[in-house]
Amino acid sequence: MAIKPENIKNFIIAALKEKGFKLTPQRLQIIDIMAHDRSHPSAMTVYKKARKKVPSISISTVYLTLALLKKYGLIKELEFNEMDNRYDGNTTKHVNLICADCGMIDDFEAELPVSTNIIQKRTGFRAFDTRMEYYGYCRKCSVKNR
Amino acid sequence: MAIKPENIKNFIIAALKEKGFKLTPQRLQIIDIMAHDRSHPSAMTVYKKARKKVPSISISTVYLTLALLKKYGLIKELEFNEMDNRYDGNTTKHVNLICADCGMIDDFEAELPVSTNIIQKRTGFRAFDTRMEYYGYCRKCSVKNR
DNA sequence: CTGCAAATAGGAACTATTACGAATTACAAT
DNA sequence: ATTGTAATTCGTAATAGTTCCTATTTGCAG
Repeated sequence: MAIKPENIKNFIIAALKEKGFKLTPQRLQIIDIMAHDRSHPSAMTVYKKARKKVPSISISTVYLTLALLKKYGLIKELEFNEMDNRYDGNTTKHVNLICADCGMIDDFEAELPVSTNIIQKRTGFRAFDTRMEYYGYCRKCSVKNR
Repeated sequence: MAIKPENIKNFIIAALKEKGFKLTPQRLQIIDIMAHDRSHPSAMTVYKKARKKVPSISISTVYLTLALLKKYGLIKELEFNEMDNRYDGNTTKHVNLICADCGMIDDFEAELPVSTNIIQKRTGFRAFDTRMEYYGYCRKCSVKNR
């Protein structure tokens, strides 16, 4: 049911090209990682992975590129401060299940609790992005946190 | 429909007393602010407000106290990194509407998109906390961000 | 092939939050 | 009331993820 990584990748590349951004090796590599890695990696994780293919890449380029993709809604940024921010290539509607012990983040398909239309009608608030998270313990960590 | 500030305040005070924590003037003041302030204030905002009644209070005490209240589920912490973390005295189920322009955070009563029971049955993930946020523009900022 | 605006690399700067240790204090027991 | 003490507070230093800065490099249109 999930979207194929290649489709995500091509979609992001097409979007950047259409907007006139240059397709540098650094960007292409980061896009490739974000399309394939379903683990909601942090900027540092993306950096370490990218360096294997593009050794000269710097952490600032990673942050810049992730910010660019986020700006155009091509990925999602999950902000935290007890742990690093995490980046999500899955922009379809879903709940993120976040393990408070090991930091694992899983997806769970789900509809929004309230439609953005209803909210706009009742409050005037125009939503362009949503974030749904459940914090708890994954199956593995559930045992040691009884 | 909303819970009365005094009830929230008394509930938090009773919870701390029951657990054997000391009711210092600093803590009482922070609890009072969290119970009455529905604007999801940041630690710095709480600090500035608290200083009017307890001038000697330090920012570290504010952080410590907010962390204590969070630990026992008496308030919620909303983590960000583009802006300061925010603290929410409303621990009932609701969606936070966050304005990307002015930083305002509003509440909107809503049920969870999926019950935590269903998630536990299907994935083994045991949730103990949830976070639902819609990002967009509030009525006021909607105009200038057309 | 050429020119140049856009992008990158590397390191410095920023800042919200946490850590630490000495001084103070709430409160139970006297 | 007074006292003892473990909990709490204050102020500052340390931390670290992220952003900023700028000289250099590069994708790509013409």
